[in-house]
Amino acid sequence: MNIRQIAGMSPNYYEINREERNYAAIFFAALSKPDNAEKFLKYCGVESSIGPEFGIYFEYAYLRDMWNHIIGEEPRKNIIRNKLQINNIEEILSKTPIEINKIFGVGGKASSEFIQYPGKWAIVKYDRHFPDNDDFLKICRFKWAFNIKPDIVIHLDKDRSICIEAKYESREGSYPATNKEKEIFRSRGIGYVGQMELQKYMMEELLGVKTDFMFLVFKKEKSATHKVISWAEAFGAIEMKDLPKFAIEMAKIISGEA
DNA sequence: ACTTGTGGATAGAATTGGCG
DNA sequence: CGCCAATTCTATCCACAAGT
Repeated sequence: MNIRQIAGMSPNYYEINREERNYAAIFFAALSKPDNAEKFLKYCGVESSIGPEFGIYFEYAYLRDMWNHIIGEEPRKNIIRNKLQINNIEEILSKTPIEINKIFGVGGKASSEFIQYPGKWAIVKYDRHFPDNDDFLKICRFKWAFNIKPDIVIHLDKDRSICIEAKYESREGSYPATNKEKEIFRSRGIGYVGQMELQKYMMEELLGVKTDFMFLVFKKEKSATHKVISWAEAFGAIEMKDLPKFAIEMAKIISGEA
């Protein structure tokens, strides 16, 4: 007997699925059908039209992947120099790669060859190097921005996008994450930073993409940075009839119709 | 190519805290 | 006191860099 036989149940997965990313993927698939992106944008009150660089992306990690494509240390230094405006940044960047890596504290061994990915900088290690709270927080926000991945980003063109953060049962996340990091924030008297605030910082300040932010949830709640819409509204605004049954059923379930 | 060490992301359960 | 939201704790999985 397998577990389904023992339990006496064998539902289709769409009937019991409670994976947040799976619902976001269904919405992504639906948005990719003809005219649906336009319909959704209209519902959201976005007036800009779709340009030649249009694209819809799932688990959008542009900043991470662009960093990966950069060749050479000077472009990396220029990014840090211009976007991480802390005291003594010039002095830090004049050092060798391994010294820079040790200041920002990377996990594992510091590379002597190249400046390591800011997303891997370690709070507990660079804490002691930056006593000034403003500098410390700037580095944290910069580092976190490289790690966050909005669920769905619709690029209307290269400089204009819609960022969608989807939630099923969980709520908006915040940073820092670990106990040690939280203790550092507490002892410094700095408040935590919200996931959606970081998305805004990442899209607009770092990437320079003018962005509207949507928070896709079951029950509506307030947000300072994002427009909040329910799953029912989102699926209701687009055409689902061209999608297969499992997708239509999942959309109904999360919209509260099933 | 594989192993090791470090750290990050995330979910769900447990606990804590604010408020009527 | 009970309710609900926020926070903390724990477990799991995964990415990355270095060393062999």
